[in-house]
Amino acid sequence: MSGTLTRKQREIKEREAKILELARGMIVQDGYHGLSMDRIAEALEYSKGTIYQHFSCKEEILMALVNQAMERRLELFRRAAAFRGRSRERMSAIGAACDLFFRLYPDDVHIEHAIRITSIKEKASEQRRLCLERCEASCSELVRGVIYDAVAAGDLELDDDFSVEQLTFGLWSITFGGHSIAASSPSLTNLGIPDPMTAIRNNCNRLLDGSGWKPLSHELDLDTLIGRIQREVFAPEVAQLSQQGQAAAQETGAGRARRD
Amino acid sequence: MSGTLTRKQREIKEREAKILELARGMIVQDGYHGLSMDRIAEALEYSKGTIYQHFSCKEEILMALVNQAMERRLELFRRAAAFRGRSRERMSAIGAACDLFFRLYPDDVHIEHAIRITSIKEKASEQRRLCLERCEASCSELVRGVIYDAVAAGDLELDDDFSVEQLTFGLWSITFGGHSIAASSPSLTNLGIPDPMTAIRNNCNRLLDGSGWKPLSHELDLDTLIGRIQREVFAPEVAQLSQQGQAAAQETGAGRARRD
DNA sequence: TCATTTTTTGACCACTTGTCAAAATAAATA
DNA sequence: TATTTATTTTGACAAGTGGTCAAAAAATGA
Repeated sequence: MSGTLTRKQREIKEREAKILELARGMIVQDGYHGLSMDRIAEALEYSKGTIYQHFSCKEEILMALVNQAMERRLELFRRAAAFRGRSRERMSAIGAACDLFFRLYPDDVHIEHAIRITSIKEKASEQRRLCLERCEASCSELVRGVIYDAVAAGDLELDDDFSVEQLTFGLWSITFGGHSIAASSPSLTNLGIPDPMTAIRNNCNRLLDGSGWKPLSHELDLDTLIGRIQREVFAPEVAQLSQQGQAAAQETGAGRARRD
Repeated sequence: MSGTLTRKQREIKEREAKILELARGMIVQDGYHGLSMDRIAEALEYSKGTIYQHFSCKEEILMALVNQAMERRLELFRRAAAFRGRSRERMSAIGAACDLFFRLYPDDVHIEHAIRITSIKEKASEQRRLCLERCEASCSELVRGVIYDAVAAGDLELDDDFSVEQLTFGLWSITFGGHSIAASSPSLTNLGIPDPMTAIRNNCNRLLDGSGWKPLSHELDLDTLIGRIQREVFAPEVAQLSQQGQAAAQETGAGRARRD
């Protein structure tokens, strides 16, 4: 008996991970309908009953996945908020975290979006629902914290009509809405948005400018700032990303051959 | 034979309307899963085959509904864009149209959002997909038009990094994302957003301010402007809304009794 | 070795979307 | 009007969901 878990318990945990892994793929490939308990059981060579011993319904699986996703996001946000710099630079760091999260875990973003339409939360257990709400609250709490600091430092003034919470909500709306539209409107290029990510970043910065958050974006060298953040806060993630990029380039043959 | 349609053809058209009406209710009540072909057939006392003669699949019904919705929205946008005033005031009119659309047809907004997650577009017919894309393009074209006019009039300057299209996308993201989050996060009040509509409006205005669109929002009396727009452009809709409000108030007993 | 507990199974239920030959109805023609 | 032709409607049927639960299998303890 190694560790605190019995062999059986470890087996069960491993199986649960396998279920989630498989389910993630299914959802990402064919959306919510692609997720089938029957097919999970078949693929894992267990009976359906066993799968239902792990998750009492489809929705529970989705909630488990979204909780994983939000915890990953939260971790990136935490590190971003801890970036040492002026308040607006720290907010840029959170923006960079969003960017990175999307590029590192596109599937997670997909799942975060999927949870919102179908009436999943109602069917899922209280426990999982609360976990999700806590994650959500933590994320927005981090953003709010940075905005509060900006106000405290005198970099930002907000009146009664426009609260810290409203600005938080605005940034959230732009990023969430932007990604959601981009994912579901493939014809965005025709509409003049070839690169939604840049558009989202620009819009966030204009919103912050419009709120009077100093230094304004034209007073900052945003590109070098993002570079610094990537080096100082997200070095491992950026490395991972560039590795993936290289691998993908080699696979598709898009990268230049070495021996020419 | 009255008109250009035979009796049979009129019957069919009426039935189609009934199907859509029923389907709308189902979707709004229980989400995408609430929509059941079996139950439609049962409720309308037709066989399933007859329903399938109108719509070859579930997704076609949803697409038909979303097309209805977007045409209604487009109509409001058209009238808003035709508002006589400075460019920024016209943009406020479109904002008011969004507001009104949401309050008049909350079900339509729900359906507009539902279409985006599940892989519906792929299953629907080319025809309906194109119709949707055209509606979408028309809406964003109207917004773009107002922004172009602003640039032409010298009220707004955009550099190479931030295009007219990006700003359009930004407003779209805020409104779509905001409503989407509000609809799926009932705990928003706990997060400090008791009134998402106002938050969305404020964020849109801050974004426009941040883009430098003159006159800036603090140079305008937005409340009286909105009042004017409601009177001059959307009088019938506002009347309808206040009627509905009164009826609802009487029904719940919230309105004061007449004879006291 | 045998008894008890835990885990796993898969037949089963109620429900879904979607199909299609056959029945019912309407329209056209003699 | 009587008969043939075209159209519309039907509901049994197939294939697939999510979810349940008594019974079988495996693991555990005495």
